[in-house]
Amino acid sequence: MLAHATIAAVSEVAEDVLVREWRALLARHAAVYNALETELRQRHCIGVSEFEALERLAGCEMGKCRGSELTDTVHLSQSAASRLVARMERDGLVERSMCEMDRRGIFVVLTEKGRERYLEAKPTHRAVLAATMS
Amino acid sequence: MLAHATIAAVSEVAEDVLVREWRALLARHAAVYNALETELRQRHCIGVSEFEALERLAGCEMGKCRGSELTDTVHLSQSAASRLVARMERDGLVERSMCEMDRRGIFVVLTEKGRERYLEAKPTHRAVLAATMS
DNA sequence: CGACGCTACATGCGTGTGCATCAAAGTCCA
DNA sequence: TGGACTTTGATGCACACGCATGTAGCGTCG
Repeated sequence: MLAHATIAAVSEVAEDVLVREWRALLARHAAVYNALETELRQRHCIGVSEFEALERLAGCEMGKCRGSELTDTVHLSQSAASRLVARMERDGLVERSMCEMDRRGIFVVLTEKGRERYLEAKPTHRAVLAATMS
Repeated sequence: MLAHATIAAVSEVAEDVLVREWRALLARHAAVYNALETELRQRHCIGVSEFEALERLAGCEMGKCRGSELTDTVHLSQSAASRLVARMERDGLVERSMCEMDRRGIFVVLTEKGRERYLEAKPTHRAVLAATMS
């Protein structure tokens, strides 16, 4: 009986630790994400997901990568990622080009404007991280 | 010159660490959040924010707390929190009652159905945390 | 070859979100 | 007391999201 009670107590403690960790993660995420979103939107007219996409593309050979790779990078559903690319194309930050090897897919290509926007936004991004990831 | 280069290098490294940490935080958040959202929605017809609100209310004296406290708990804007309460009221999980001490405000009160829903959902919530917060 | 299944991407739809704003009530100070 | 400022909560609006689905192209196996 004592053993059972002890095990139950240990489980409850472990559960409590997990819950606390999760709440801390939520709070931290919200703080950094909101600050990033605000600053990036205000200063550079892009959101967190746009920045992530730009950064991924800027790190790619030729500034191009497959749509599905972009979907994996931004933490969004496939449909949301598709619309993200559409918005960025509308704003002239990327272009969609056919992928010859796999005609189902597309290449998302960073434009010159997109690269400039990324380089402008990067210091803001880093500064917000430094300020909020204390 | 060497000192400057060294300082720059150190800064870049520190920046890189921050970026890696932020990406890890984003990935972790997305994984846990999506799993929680899916399971809670599927099994108990509530989302992550609804669960947070229920848990906060369940921990309150009399199962009631001020609207603004709830807004602070769920990581949402004030308007989103207001609509969250409206949805939960529509679903019979909470009720809004006038706050006599401060007639601008409201009390959000957990109903019996709301408390039951919370107790049903809690094991799911803990199980998902245990499974995904590895 | 041809049928089947799988993957990549786009899109209609309902819903949730933040921003801006509003009304009502509390607070503070001249 | 009275007027200015703050705080609380609700709501119109535009927009982004996920789910479900549709279309097209790839791959495989009989």
